[in-house]
Amino acid sequence: MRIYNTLTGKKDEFTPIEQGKVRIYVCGVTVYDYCHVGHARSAIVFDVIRRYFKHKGFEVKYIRNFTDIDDKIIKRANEEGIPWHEVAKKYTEEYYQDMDALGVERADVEPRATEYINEMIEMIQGLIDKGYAYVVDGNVYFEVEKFGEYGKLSKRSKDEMLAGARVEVDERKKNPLDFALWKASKEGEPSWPSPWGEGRPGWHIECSVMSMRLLGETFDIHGGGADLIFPHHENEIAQSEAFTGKPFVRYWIHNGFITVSKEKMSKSLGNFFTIREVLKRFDPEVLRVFLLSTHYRSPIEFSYEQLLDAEASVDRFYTTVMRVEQYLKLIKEDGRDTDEEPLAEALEKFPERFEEAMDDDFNTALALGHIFELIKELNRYLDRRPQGIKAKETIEKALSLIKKYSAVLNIFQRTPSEWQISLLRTKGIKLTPEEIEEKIKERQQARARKDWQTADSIREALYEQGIVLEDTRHGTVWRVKVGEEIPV
RNA sequence: GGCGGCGUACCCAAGUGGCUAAGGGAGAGGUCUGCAAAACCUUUAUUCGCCGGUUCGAAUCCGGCCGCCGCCUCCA
Repeated sequence: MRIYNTLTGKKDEFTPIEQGKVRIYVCGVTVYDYCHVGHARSAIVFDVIRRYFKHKGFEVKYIRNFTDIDDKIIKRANEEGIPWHEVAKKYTEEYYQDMDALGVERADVEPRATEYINEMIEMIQGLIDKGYAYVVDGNVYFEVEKFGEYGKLSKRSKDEMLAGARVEVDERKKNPLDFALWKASKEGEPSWPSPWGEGRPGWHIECSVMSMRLLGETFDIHGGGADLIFPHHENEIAQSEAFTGKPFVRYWIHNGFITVSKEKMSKSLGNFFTIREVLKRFDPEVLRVFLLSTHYRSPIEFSYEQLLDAEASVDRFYTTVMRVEQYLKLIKEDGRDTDEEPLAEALEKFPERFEEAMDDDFNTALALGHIFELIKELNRYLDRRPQGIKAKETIEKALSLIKKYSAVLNIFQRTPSEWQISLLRTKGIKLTPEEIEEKIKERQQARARKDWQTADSIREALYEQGIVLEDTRHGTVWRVKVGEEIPV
C-alpha cells in the first residue's frame, strides 16, 4: 500500500509499526454547530480508509476525538444563553445523527477533550520542566524557537512565517509563533484548576494527549482536513516530540476541501451546506458516492447538479440489481449453459483491480470506476439471456462480489426497494408503493385487453408524479425518476 | 510576499513515460418494445490550459507563460 504522506510530500509505502496492526487518530469536530458537507467529507474519507485497512486484514484501532471545550463553544453558549456543556452535548448528538445517516461508523474510542484535562496539565508541566514552555500571567505558551524542526510538516521555515506578518500580536508571547498550551480563564468562563491558575487547555494539546494516551507515543496514522496542517498538526508535532523525544506520527493524511463556486466551503464565508440540509433532498448514499467519486486529496466542487449526477449513478446500480432479481426468478437451471466467458473474466480480475486502486493512496474514484465496469459487464451478460445452473451462479457471484467490495466504501448495501422508498421521500413524492402497485394492476388490465390508450395514460400520469414504469418480460416494475429535479 | 496545489470531452472524473486516454452524467443514432423504460451497441478529446525543451516515445519529466484555488488567523 502506498499512502501520500504530508510529512514527506510523497507517496510512501505503508509499513505499520506493529505487524498486522494499524493505529489511526483523526481530528474530529468542535461541537458548537451543525456539521456541513466539508465535515462529511473528512469523516467519510477516513471511514473508508479504516474500512479498507480492515478489509486488508489489519487489526485497526481508530480514534476520533470531540473538541468539547473551546472559544467557539463558549461564544455559542453565551449567544444561546445555555451552559457551554449543553452546547457540546447538543451538537455531539447532532453530529451522531448526521454521521449515522451517512454510514460513518463510530470510532473505537471517541475521547472528549474535557475527559483529559489532568493528563493535559501533566504534559504541559512536563514541557515547562523540559524548558519548552513558559508561563505568563496564568497562560502557558510553547516556545517554538526551542523546537528545531518546527515547520517540517507544513514545509515552511520560522522566518518565512514571521515574514508572513499575519500572526496575531500578543505582547505576552516571546515570539509571535508561540502558541497557547493553557489559557487563563476570564471571569465567568469555564475553567479548571491548574498549577498556573484557573484556565482551560489550548486547542492543540488535546490531540497530542489523547492520541498518545490511546495509541502510544509513536503511532501510524494521523489524519484530518488539509486546513489542519498548519498550525494545528504542526503544533501537535512540536509539543509531542518535544515532550517524548520520539517521532510522533509516521504517516500524516489530509483530505482536500469542498468548494462552492471554487471557494472553500467554510463557516466564515457562509457558503456552506449542512449535511441535514443536503439529506433532505438526497439519499445519504448519493452524498457518499459523490464524495468518493473524487480522489480524497483533490478539491470537490459542491453543487446540486453534481449530486443529481451521483444520484443517477447510484440508481444505475440498484436498477441493475432489480433487473438481476427479476431475471433470476425465471432463469431455467436445467437450461443449456450459456458461455459466460467475458463476465467470468471480469469477475476474475475485479478484486485485484479494486485493491490495486485502493492500494494506491486510496483511489476510491478508480475503485468506483471498476465497480461500474463490472456492472456494465453484468448487464451485457444479462442481455444475452443466459440459461443454466452455471449462468445462474455466475450472475449471483457477480452481484455478491460487487456488494462485497462496495462494502469497503459502505455503498450499495441495500435492496432496490429500500433505495426506491428512500427516493420517494427525497423527491417529495406523495405516492406510496401500494398506491403505485394499484395503478400498475389497473394498467395491466388495460394492457391485457390491448387498451393502449388507457395503459399509456396511467403510465403518463405516474410519470408526471416522478414514477417511471418498466414493462419487463417478468412483469411491470416501477422506479423513481432520477437525475433531474422533480417539478413541484 | 512565502509555501503548496490545480487546469483531461458538453458536465463530473481516473490516468503521472509507451497496450484502443477508465468510469458516471448529458446529447445523437440504432437494437429491443404495442409504444415506452431499462439494458446493450455506435457516436461526442488524433487529444489532455498555452509555448518551448528532454526522449525513439509525454497528458504524464523539465523550463517559461496564462488562469484558478488553498494555507500562512478559527476552520474538516
